[in-house]
Formats: sequence, structure tokens, C-alpha cells
Amino acid sequence: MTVAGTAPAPQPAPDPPPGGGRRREIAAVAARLFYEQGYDAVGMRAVAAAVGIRVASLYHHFPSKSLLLDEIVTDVSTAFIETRLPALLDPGRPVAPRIRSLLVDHIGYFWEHRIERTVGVRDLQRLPPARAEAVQEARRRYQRALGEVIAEGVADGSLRTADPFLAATAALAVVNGVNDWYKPGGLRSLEEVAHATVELVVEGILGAAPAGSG
Amino acid sequence: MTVAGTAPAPQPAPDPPPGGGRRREIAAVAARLFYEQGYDAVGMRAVAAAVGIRVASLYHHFPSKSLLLDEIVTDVSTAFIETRLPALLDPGRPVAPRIRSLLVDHIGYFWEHRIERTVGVRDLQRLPPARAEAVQEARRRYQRALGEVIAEGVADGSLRTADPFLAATAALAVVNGVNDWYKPGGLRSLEEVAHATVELVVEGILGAAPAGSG
DNA sequence: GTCTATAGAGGGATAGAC
DNA sequence: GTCTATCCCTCTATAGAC
Repeated sequence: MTVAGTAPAPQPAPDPPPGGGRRREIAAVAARLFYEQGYDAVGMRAVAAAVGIRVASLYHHFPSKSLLLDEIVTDVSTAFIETRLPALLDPGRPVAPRIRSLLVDHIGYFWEHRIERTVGVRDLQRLPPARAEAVQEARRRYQRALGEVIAEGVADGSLRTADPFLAATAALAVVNGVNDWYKPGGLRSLEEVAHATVELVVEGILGAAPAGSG
Repeated sequence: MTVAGTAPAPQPAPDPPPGGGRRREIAAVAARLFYEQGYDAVGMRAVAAAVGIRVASLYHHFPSKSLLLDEIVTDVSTAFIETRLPALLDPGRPVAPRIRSLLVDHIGYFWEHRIERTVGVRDLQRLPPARAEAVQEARRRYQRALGEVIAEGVADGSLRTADPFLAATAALAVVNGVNDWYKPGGLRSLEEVAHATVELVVEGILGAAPAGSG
């Protein structure tokens, strides 16, 4: 599921190399268990049992539990940010639409990857330190870039907010919050919620004119 | 530290009963360890060592590790909500000031209790199930009540937002987010950040008139 | 209220056969 | 690539002395 926006969600190699299938299967099974019970509460025995193999076999695919966690969270937590920063900073397009499509895509991407993202937030400290730092650094760059673009919008008069960096943190808190409460199958689709949320953010917090008025 | 608002922060009994001091000391030490490393990553041995006693002595004060966690998080996570709901719902006062003072106090209270709150969010699932449910129920009531008050403000014309319950979740995401990034000792005091954040929320997300204009 | 000692289960990880 | 078997450690919790 991809929420309508500018760019397609980044996809890893569509054809997993033969033999890599098992590795991906283990990561997917472990991700779900970590998501449901927490990293520390799930033993390698439980992961092995859910996959249908023995513990020792897990260590043929991953050298340690923390590197299994790394496989699950690091790419998902950094790929969106890395791939979206160029479009966000592209000066050839008006600020408000740039931010709108970024945030709509943000909600869609992290909803699709909500399992990995939830684990990546809650159990970040369990990653090998250098990997945890990489994730945090990507998040900081993202937030800083958004703040700079908001400041650009304030300077050119298309946005109005007193403190661009405070507004950036608030905007990200709101869009990230969607993943904490949205449940599918209700009255509204994720697309509807995403667009309503982004309008609330871009008009309310950032002071942009309504979407259709440009 | 209490952020300026309407009501004083709720305080537990100021004079701990003699003999209960050790219990409080253990809870405080454990809270800090859980906050820094996570509930599952901290063993009862580590708690005991930090207090300066042996593991068995811990079990004289708390019957289990999960009830030690309960002592740390449940009261802090529900007391603010329970004590503030009457004032939030009080129809004898205009909506916007009611929400403003609630949110300013919210930021101050959960900043003061950021250790307990962080543990209570991240490790909620480790509480005894009935206690975890109590915490979640309090959070739901709080959010629902805020949504109702926002709807009241929309009805009387003092607020303007398309979806009061979406606005309530967004507002809470922003104020809760402050505790994730604010660091003391910087350019701005918590009071300044709290007021700026609440103005951003109440004017931006809820569509209220600026603070001094009523 | 704190201690020593220990039960009993489960943790991550490895050796080496197949 | 998966297995059996095992190492060594830590976990929560309890028994019973002082």
C-alpha cells in the first residue's frame, strides 16, 4: 500500500537472490515477534521455533541477535530519509507542495513499515552502537532539513510560523503519531487520514494557504 | 519545577511514612535504571546493587519485578489525567484558556516525571495486564475528553478545526513530543518552550485567536 | 529488614557431525 | 544449511537464618 504522493516508495531488490530467502524469512518472523513482545522478551529459541528451525541454524544466517535486529530496523529507518532529502531540498519547486508530498509519503511509508519502525524506536538502544548512531543521525538530518525548508517558506512568504525548527519537530510528532493510533478497517482509509493530517499540519502548524489555493 | 498554569502539580504525600522510605528509594533507583537501559535489560541484581542491598531484600519490599514497575509508572501515568479532567470539562470557563492551561501543565508535569513516563510508554506491556489496561484506559479518556472540549469550542465559535478528534490526537502528539527533544541548559527555559508549543497547538491546530486577544 | 544459598528456568552463543 | 549437544551465564523468585 502506497499513499498517493510524488515518488514511489523505495523498494529493495525485487528479486531476492536464491538462498537469501531464508535470511529474509528469519528477519520477517523476528520482526513480528520483536514488534509484539519487545526485543529483550523474545529469545533466539522463540525466533527459531517460529521459523521452524533450531537455534544453531539461526547463527548460520546472522552472527548475533543484535545484528538480526540491525537487519530489521536500520535500512527501514534510514532509507526513506536518505531517498527523500534531495526532493525535499530541491529549490526548483514551491515549498508547500514539497512539504505536503513529503509528509503524505512519510505517513504512508512508515505505516507500511510500522513493524520495523516501532521496533526501531522502542529497541534502538539494542542495536550495535554505531548502527544506533546512524539511525539517530539520519533522523536528526531529516528534522534539520525540514526546519530549513520551513524557514525558506517563511522567508518567501508562503509559510507563516514563529519558529521553523519548533514547527518541524511539531510537524513530525503529528505525522509520526498517526502510526500510533490509526487502525485500518474503520471509517476512513489511510489515504484520507494522511491527507487530513497533512493539511492540519501544513495549514495549521506551518501557516500555509489551503491546498487548492495556489 | 512547575510550569506556570492554573493548578499546582499533584503531589504525593510530602512526608513518606517512616519505613516506607526504603520502598521509595528502591522505586526511584529502579526507575532511573529502567529509563536508561529498559525494563528487560535491568535485572533485579542490578537494582539491588544500585540500592546497596541484595536481591532477596528487594523481595521484602516488592513481591515481583512487574509490581516494582507498577509502583513506578502507574500512578504517574494516571494521576495527572484523573486530577485534571474535572477542570478540563468545567463548563464555567471559556474553552481556549481551559485547553491552554491544561497543555502547559501537561508539558510541565510530564517533563518533571519524564523518567516514569518514558518507562511507562516503552515498557507498558511489562506491567501486570490489569494495570497496563488501567493506564491505557486513562489515556483514552484523556484524549476523548480533549476531543469533546475541542468540539465544544468549535460549536461556540472560539475554535476552528475540521475534525476535533484528529486535532486532539495531533495536539497531544505535539505536547508529548516536547519531552523527547527538550534538553535543559539551552537557550530557552522549559517555560518558554511550553508556552511557545502550546500557542502553536492552540492557534495553529485548534484555530483559536492569539492568547491576548480575548 | 537484610542476609546466604539455591532452585529452576531460560538466555546467547558455539563445536562439530551430517 | 540444519542438526544435536552443550557451555556458561543470568534471570526471577524463594527458603530460612539472623
